[in-house]
Amino acid sequence: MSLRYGLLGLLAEGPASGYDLARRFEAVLGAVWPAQQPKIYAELNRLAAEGLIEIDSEGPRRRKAYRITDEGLAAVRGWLTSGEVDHTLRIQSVLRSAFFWLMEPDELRAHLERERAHFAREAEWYRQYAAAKDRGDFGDSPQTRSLRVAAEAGHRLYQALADWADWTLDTRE
Amino acid sequence: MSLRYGLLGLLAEGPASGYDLARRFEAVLGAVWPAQQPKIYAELNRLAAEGLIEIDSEGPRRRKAYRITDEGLAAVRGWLTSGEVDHTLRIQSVLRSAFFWLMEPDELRAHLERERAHFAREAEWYRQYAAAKDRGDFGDSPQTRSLRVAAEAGHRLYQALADWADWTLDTRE
DNA sequence: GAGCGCATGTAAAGGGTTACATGATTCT
DNA sequence: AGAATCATGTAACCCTTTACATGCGCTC
Repeated sequence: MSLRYGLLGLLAEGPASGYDLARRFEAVLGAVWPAQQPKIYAELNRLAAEGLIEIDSEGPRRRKAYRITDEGLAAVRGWLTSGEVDHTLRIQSVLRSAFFWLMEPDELRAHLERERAHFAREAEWYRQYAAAKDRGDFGDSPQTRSLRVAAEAGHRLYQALADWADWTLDTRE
Repeated sequence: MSLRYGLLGLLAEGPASGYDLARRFEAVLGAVWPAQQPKIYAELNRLAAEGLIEIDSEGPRRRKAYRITDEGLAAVRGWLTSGEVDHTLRIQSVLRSAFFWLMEPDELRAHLERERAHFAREAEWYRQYAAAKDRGDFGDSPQTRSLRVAAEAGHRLYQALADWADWTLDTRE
């Protein structure tokens, strides 16, 4: 159900096509909420059928840009305020860690080093993004301020995971 | 595919029934990898059909305890070492944050305070678990040492999320 | 006119959740 | 005797991913 509101939320910033939304989802939210194109197109059709969005304009190559309706805006707002937050996490790296005892020490060290490098790279990406925002590179709209908050989460989460990998390497001396 | 290896990993510690595994999954890994009973029973049947596990004993109330086979052990090990790590995250709380600009300031503050409290509670749970392990409450097997590592991840992740909520509250003065 | 990127989808399969069903055993 | 807990599952649904199909428009 979250993709639905993610799309409505992005459309609240202004009209966009499925293709636009797919790329923005990937770029901005891909790390915390993956969304494939087929799912997006299907969901847009459902949202249009329910009147939460409507066609704003049609362009070349069958392009359809959607606009959010008042009903749609009310729906996202309702989700944000009254909706239950789903706190489910699903992190394969952590699941794996419960079974580290099955790995050879050498393989484990190599694995942890790859993991640390990956998480550090992601953390750095979000740090850069946050720094660019703080420099004013993206202007200062309410929307970009919210993305700054999301980027802070990305930075902190990946940094925590990188530090965790490091800590784990250290504790196996 | 991860549930499969999670079950094999737990069975590598010793025989257990579906019911046992469901509770252990919930207790130990529930926060980083949720698993419902129906899925577990279905997967166990599939694993048994493929010869990765076999029935160890049958008990009262149709209870079937499974034992991992050599093939099964090789399968988990293969997954741990040669398997690709899926780094997908899916965190609704962070997704929501991209749309904070759609919320009323009062509602947002209330929301963030609930979130912070929730994350802090989880972080504390993992901190306690880690402390108990470090005191030696769970002995010192390789298995419990790995769980200690997983708990450290839980602690760090939830702490990062709690700090993030706090930071967000602060930055909106 | 060849190739790339834009743009929208369909089909099929996989993975996961929820609700419900069923019965046995133990506890009070 | 009644309630709680143990124990396993089925059915239906929902969500997500992967692979594939199709065609338009722009650029070299």
